[in-house]
Amino acid sequence: MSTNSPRWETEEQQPSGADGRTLTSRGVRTRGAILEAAESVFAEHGYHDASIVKITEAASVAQGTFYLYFESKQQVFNELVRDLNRRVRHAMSERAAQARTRAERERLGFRGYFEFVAEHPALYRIIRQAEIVAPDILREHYERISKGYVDGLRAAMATGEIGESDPQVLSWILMGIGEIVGARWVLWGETDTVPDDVFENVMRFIERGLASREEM
Amino acid sequence: MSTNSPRWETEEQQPSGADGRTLTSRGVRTRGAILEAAESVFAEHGYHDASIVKITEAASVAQGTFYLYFESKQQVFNELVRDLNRRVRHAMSERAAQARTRAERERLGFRGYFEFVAEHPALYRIIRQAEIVAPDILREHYERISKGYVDGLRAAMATGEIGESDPQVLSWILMGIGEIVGARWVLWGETDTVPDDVFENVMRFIERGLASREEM
Amino acid sequence: MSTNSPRWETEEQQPSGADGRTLTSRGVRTRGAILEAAESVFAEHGYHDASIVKITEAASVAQGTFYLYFESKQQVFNELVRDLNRRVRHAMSERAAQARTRAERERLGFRGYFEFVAEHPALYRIIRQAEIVAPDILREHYERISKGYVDGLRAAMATGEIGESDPQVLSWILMGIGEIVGARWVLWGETDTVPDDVFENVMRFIERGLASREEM
Amino acid sequence: MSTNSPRWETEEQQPSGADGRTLTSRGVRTRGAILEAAESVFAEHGYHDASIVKITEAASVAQGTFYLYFESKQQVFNELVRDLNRRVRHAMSERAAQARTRAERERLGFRGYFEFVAEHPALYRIIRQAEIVAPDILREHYERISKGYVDGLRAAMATGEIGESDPQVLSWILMGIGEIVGARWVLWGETDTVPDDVFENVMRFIERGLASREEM
DNA sequence: AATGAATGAGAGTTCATTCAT
DNA sequence: TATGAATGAACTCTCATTCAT
Repeated sequence: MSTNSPRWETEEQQPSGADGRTLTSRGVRTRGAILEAAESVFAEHGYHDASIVKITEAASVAQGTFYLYFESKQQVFNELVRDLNRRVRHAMSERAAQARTRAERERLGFRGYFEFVAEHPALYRIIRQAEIVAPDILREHYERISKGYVDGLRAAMATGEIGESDPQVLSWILMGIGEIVGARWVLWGETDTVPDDVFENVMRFIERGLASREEM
Repeated sequence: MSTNSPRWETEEQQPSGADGRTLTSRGVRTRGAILEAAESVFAEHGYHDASIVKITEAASVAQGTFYLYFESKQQVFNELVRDLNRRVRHAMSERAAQARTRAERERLGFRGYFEFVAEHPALYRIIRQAEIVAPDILREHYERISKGYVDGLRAAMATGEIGESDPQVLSWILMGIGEIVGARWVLWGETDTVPDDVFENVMRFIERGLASREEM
Repeated sequence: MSTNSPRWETEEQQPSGADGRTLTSRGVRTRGAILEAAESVFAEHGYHDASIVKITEAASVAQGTFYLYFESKQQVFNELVRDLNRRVRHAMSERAAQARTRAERERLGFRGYFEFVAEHPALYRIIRQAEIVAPDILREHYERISKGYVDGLRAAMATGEIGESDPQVLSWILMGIGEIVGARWVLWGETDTVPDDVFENVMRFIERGLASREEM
Repeated sequence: MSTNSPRWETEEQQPSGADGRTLTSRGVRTRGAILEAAESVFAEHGYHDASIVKITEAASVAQGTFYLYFESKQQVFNELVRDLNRRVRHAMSERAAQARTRAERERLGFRGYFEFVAEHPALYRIIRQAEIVAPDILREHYERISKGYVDGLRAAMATGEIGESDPQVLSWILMGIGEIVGARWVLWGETDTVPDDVFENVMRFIERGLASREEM
């Protein structure tokens, strides 16, 4: 079984101004500074209390500058969620690519996920606000991660490594587990990563849950 | 094994005015009307777009009246989340109490949960905003539900019905699954409940995941 | 010929809040203060430089109070133009009603018009901005005054007092004359009314212009 | 009586940079492009909504370039009004120059005026904003046209072709008529010129109004 | 001569909260 | 107990203008 093709990976995009124009290098830098500032301000204060003033102050630019690069507060939020989605999928793929077996792959994917959340707690806090602020973008986010799981699960079912089951449902289960465990032990916990024993418990649960009947 | 004691059930509270004074029956009625109005307005518009004007209009009282019963918008939100927590635990307990076996208990608890979400989608949408708006209340919410699971899981481990594992971790896994499946199939789906086949897939996954090694 | 029925007269309206609710006497007073302030601020600074801050400061109320009584800056402007229209027609009708002959009627109508402009120069300056800011309301304004003239002209043609001509065209001519003379001698001039000799020149021109051929 | 000397005609000016420096031919071209763009943008959006961005985009130059040729938005507006004034007087003179009699001269002047408005409705809309935006320039505009009329009227009075009257007052009356008729039938009407019957009605009114007593 | 990124004051508007009645 | 007018700070966003390149 081929285990080294990235499962959640995706394409890149190229930054432009609020009106779609291409940017000079100075512009790219400024845009990046605003995006970074927005990331941390959204994470700290939440969407609504993250004012343009706070964001531009954090980016050390004037208020008006914000609107040279983004159409609105909403748009920069959407972009951040999409960005987060790309990065988290990249983190998972990169880790999973090192796996030698199917089971290892799942483990490494989750590890990658938890590491990402641990490294970008701020950024990850953002997504939990999207339900109200940008529901479409949020579903897009879940769908994309789900798709990465579905592809892997389907392949593993084909080889009999895991039991037959609806891969769609399984993919959402896995996301649900990842999300709440990430929230509980990384975002809210005092630890800066998921403790090993917790991780082992989680993975054991998942492996049993996925197991084919014969294995049981 | 005793299966009929409610696992998630909890205590009630007694309404009072914003300054803690006890209420006349008229006051109790007004307070209730505002709370109800707040529930639907928060659910429809989200915390920030739910203005006091909208709430008081929906409750058919003057703006000032709101502050006779609640200290702030934040406080009424907190109260709603706590209320929601009580109700969802009640729904789960009530269902689970009908179970005859441990496994059935899990199934019925989940059924109860999904039914509650299905019946109060509006209300349930509220909780997903609490992460930022009232993080402490949100964790309290999760901890309470978690505790209900932990008690049951511990008992089941003692009798060997399920494998040994950290019940804390398992409880969060179960919550994570419940939440995302509820969101995906009830809140965002067109169906007004979790479809049977999805439910079966979920429960099979959970039962295997929880199984004791000997069973496998 | 009946000359004592008001030709430009019209109906009154009853003030209400921005959301249509009826007002207490305190509310009526506040609303009036804002309207009055808006009138003078619009007149002095023009629509665009008349900020809500300036208006509310002039009315000695807080900024938010403005929005209790008016939906927007645009709406209060529209209301002022409509109000102006009602008042100017009232002023003309009132004067014209004292006339004993057709010719006197024209004279008195114009007098009334010039007096009104002289007494409310501020208010009258407003209308000249409406072309861009509220074109529909402006046309409504002209149409209503025009109608007042047309009725009178048609009656005078029927009795042969003035020559046959398209009353629509004549009414616009009369408005054009009134407007520019009012602007030139009252708004921009140092005099606070149209000087007698100018008035006589204007009226002579109009009377000849309207005269029936036989008279010539 | 001499009828062929242009009555409203005037002098030209020579374009220069914002700081008064003389321009290269490239500069002259750029300046012209901006002026032209400003004309159409002001006409379409009105003074305040005509942003420098819109103007420079329409002229296909960078924002900064605007300030190489004009000191401010206000200044370019002033220049446009003055330009419009020159052009409308030119149009009237050109037409009037073809007249053989005094009466024809009036008719042709008006025709020229209406044709100009019809051909440049956009441009003419600009002037109606000047009342607030550039009152001095507007009065200058009126004074100059008035002067053209006064000269002609005085000459006609001298020869007895029209009755004795204050030529200043008459000139303003004529402007008032021209302006409102132009607005009503060209700017707001669906027709793209003043209809013949309207024109005839207007001219008949004017001719009677101007007539000397003996003629009547 | 031309660019376009950057500025920052100020715009209209909203809304949680207070308080006189 | 209930009202609703009033507040004013804070919000998002615009735009004339400047200036380093």
